[in-house]
Amino acid sequence: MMQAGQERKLFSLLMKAYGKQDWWPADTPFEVMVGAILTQNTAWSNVVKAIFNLRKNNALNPQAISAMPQAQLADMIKPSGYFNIKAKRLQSFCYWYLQQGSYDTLSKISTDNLRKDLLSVHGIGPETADDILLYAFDRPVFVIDAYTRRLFTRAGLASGHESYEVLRHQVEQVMQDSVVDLNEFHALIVWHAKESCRKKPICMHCTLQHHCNYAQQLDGYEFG
DNA sequence: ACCCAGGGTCATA
DNA sequence: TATGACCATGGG
Repeated sequence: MMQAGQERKLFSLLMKAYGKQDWWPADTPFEVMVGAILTQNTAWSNVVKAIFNLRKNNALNPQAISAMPQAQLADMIKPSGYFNIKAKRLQSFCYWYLQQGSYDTLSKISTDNLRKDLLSVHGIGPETADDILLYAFDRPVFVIDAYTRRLFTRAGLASGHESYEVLRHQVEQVMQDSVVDLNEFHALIVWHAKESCRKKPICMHCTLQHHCNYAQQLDGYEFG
């Protein structure tokens, strides 16, 4: 039987193991937004190359991205994969962003409404919206990704069939809507997954084909 | 040569 | 509601 607030134990365990992560790796809020779209189902190392190309071409701003021919934008972000789709998504997002006014304008919108607005943009789904809300606007939301589902399921914090919203609210409540904690928690989960991945299909609980040995130790230590 | 990465949309049942 | 196809580069 799972106890209430086990998420906090996992959080402190991860924090003890790895320390603060200081996410998101970006210089500006807008760079966070671009990175959130480009990293959809894509390794971050590839996103870095795409962002480098944008910066090199003075195109790391909403004006340049929305004004550029889509084919040219696609060529710049090619290393991040899905470049045709992501070029469309980036431009859709930048049209919306410029139409809203500015960062300051958006920062005055309530979190719930800003989330709805983001989700109305073509190519922005729940996870991308929450990345932007948490890491570009410092809003108290939690990001649910494949790593989180896998770890939570393995650690007994989730059944694996919860909807995105249910899981998100569950963590937000436990963490008492603390922006800094929600920020670190998601960052730690991602780091943990990358750091500990050993690509051996051993774990019975793992829904993917690879397995996280260190996670098993960590889970066993606290939850097993 | 295969697996999969810090997902989302769209069509189908 | 819930699957499946599709998008595409690059590292392990």
